[in-house]
Amino acid sequence: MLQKKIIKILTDAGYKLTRQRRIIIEVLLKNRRPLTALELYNQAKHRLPAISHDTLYRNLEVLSFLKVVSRINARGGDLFELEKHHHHHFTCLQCGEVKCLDGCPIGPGQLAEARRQGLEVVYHKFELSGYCNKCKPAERM
Amino acid sequence: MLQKKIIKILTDAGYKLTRQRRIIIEVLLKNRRPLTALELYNQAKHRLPAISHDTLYRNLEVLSFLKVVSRINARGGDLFELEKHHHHHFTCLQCGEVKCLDGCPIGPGQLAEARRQGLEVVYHKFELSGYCNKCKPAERM
DNA sequence: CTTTCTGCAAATCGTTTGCAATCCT
DNA sequence: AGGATTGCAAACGATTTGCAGAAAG
Repeated sequence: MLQKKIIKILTDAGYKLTRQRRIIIEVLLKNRRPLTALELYNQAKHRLPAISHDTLYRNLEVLSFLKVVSRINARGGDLFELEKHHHHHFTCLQCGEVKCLDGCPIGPGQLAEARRQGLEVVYHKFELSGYCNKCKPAERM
Repeated sequence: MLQKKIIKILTDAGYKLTRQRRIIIEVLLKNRRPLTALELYNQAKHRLPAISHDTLYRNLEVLSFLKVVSRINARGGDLFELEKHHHHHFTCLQCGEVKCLDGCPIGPGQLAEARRQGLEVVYHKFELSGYCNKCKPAERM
């Protein structure tokens, strides 16, 4: 998703385009991987020292609501990233690193049970965990 | 998973069987759906008024570590449930209700991309969201 | 101008910690 | 007995809130 498109989504929804919003979007665009709120904050602060945590959180909320940003619930704080292409993540149980997985292996077959229960699925998240290349040979437990 | 089996796992791992642990396990057994720590606390407190939050959290940690309990990272607090049969969940975006889905539609095909990246997958979570039967006809947004 | 948005500071929520007392085995 | 486990109280980190002033349309 390009910056222009994101800004259009924002303004079309009646939100104003503030300096801090522009910077938050730029930071998200530059980092195409899931980041913690703190990481985003630090990068944004670098560009606009006066920015505050609450502004960041408020805007991540707005951007999540508009489906521009996807929020990944994780232990120790949620992660945020631009909803560019739909994809999923792998978290290493040892070192905690989060890797993006290309593509989405979820098709109608995987949604059959929910449909059977009469549920209307509008979104799904598929999160893998295990051991990354680095941590695979290490001791476990 | 039966109570006996759970207790065996616990003691085999060198943990002691305390009153609070027994009660936490009983509460988990009675509620075969994901609960917040607070819900678990309230139910456990009903049986043992002196039980404390920290004891509950510490034991949920132990039980998660032993894979007896699965912990679901969620907005507003993690959810916990007995790892009975492996399955997944659906969350209604409108009313917040969490429903369990029978079975698991994830097979080797869905793990191919992670494997290709050399990742060793030991666990996965598949979370659906959308609108439940009750909320389907309602206004959205 | 009017409404939305920001920064501040303080509050809140879920969860964790240090410690002395208490409980299992 | 002796380490594991508890309850307490206090600390913690992530996130949210109320509010008055600042900025966008």
